[in-house]
Amino acid sequence: MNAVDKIVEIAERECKAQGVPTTTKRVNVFSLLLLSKKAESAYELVESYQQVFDEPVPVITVYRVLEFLQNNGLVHKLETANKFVACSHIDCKQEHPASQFLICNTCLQVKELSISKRKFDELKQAIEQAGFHLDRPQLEMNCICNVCYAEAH
Amino acid sequence: MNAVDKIVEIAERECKAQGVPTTTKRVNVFSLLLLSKKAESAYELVESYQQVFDEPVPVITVYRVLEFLQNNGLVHKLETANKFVACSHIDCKQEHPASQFLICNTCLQVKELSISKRKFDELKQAIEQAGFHLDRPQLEMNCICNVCYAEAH
DNA sequence: TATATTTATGTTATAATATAACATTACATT
DNA sequence: AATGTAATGTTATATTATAACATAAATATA
Repeated sequence: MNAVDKIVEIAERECKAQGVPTTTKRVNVFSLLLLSKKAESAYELVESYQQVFDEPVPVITVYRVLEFLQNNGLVHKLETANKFVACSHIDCKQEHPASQFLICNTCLQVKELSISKRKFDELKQAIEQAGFHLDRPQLEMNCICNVCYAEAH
Repeated sequence: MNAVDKIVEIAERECKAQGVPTTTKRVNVFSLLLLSKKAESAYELVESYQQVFDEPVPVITVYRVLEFLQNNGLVHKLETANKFVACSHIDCKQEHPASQFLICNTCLQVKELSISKRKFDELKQAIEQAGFHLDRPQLEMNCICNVCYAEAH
């Protein structure tokens, strides 16, 4: 069994345990994101869904599936890019209070780092001091990856 | 002279020193952002431009003006919100290697904090270690401000 | 001052991202 | 099987952003 199937299986088991249904559409969209080496837009997923599963899917369904996957911690939305990535920490036991995403502006490759509890608390405290409450903790850094950097220089 | 006019004057002086022209459109759009208590979309600026200056402006011009203002450090784009805010540090001598924006998801009020040189270097180093190069350093935090938080509870 | 050149702005059209409103289908429970 | 709920589909449209080309304004140079 390959890595993607393994993660899908873990995800399905998790969802089952939580009593939320994993339909074909949900599994398929999730698999597409797991297979992808880069962040994907909803419309790109519509295209690759057609390619890979030889079946059309309306974009509204993709958005709904993505929302479901986000709610269940399987997918993240990169708000600065308006694109989606599979979570990197699904088969991992550690606690992840928040993620830091390094996004390559050029090729859209994404690396998801974990923020330590300590860093997270620090961040949170600074925000509270400024009169705000952290809502959805997620750091997105606009970067260039080594490969694209080398190509550009 | 009010606070907005004072900042506009500083900005105009800066631009003049750099040899870049400050046209009426640029000054007007910038003033709208300075006057606003929240982040504004390009289309919202088109509307308020009409309201305040009694003159239509095409959205493409607003986008071009915003680009100009960003290039000259007068305006920031909040990538997570697709909205724009005036820079908070125009009349301020300190160095600002990067900004951290606290964005209220509810009312779109924004607080721009400075990231210290030390924190910035730390951040940068962690990114380099992960095989990326920081491109446009900007932290955006999805928050709820105290006012909206109180209203919701 | 007239002409050329560059820069800024305008017009029109359209791409890309996202959601609203309502209809239908599939599934679960009794 | 009848009913209710959750998932998905259809259609239309809102929102954000830019492309391609035209015109106007400012600046430079002869």
